[in-house]
Amino acid sequence: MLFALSDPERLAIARQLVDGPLDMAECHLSNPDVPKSTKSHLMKVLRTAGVVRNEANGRARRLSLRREDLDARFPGLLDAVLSAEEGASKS
Amino acid sequence: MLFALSDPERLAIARQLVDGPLDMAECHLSNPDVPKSTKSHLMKVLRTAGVVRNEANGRARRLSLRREDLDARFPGLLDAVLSAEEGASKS
DNA sequence: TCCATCGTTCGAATTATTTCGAACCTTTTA
DNA sequence: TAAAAGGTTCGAAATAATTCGAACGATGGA
Repeated sequence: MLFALSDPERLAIARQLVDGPLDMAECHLSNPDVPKSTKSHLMKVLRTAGVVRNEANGRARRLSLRREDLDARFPGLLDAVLSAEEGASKS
Repeated sequence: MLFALSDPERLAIARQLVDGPLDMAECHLSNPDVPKSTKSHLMKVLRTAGVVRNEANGRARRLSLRREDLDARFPGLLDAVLSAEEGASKS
């Protein structure tokens, strides 16, 4: 999970899902021109790590944060990560 | 920081430092046979990410968690990470 | 001073992640 | 039923991270 969220792009996706589920097409990457296969792969990493759920929704895909599961397994972690200073990467 | 702690070995090191500083030689890796250069590199990643401090101490090196700095920049994150279920990697 | 101890840094080899296009699948619309 | 929309999966190429040995630096003790 930490690994999945340690990538800025994936973290940004997780942040977008805080306020509720979004269809894949509604999740925006910092660079809007990345191929769909790349975007799909980013989602896969999040999904595999248990951060995100990905259910079919018509011909789209509905993404949602797995809050309950994550809070149960890593109490406080998700909140801390998501609320951390946005542009935090310096040291 | 998330990246630095997303490695089990590095996370384990951080955990060992929760109760106070330790000399490098007192930090134990899961495999005690890894070369010192590898161990040193693990420390470097933690240091670069701002997780750990590394001051000279005689001919040894004293490692310590940078709690205050981390808590200031990422409130709650360190606590959440460190208190997360120990063997947590399944999904 | 000489030498052993404790670590760091460097470079090369191995291994893991990321990225992309192409092929494919399912659902919706014409 | 054909075709478009929205995504996934696969494989190969490019990047990045890890690992290790060898060479180096500083400190402390004989």
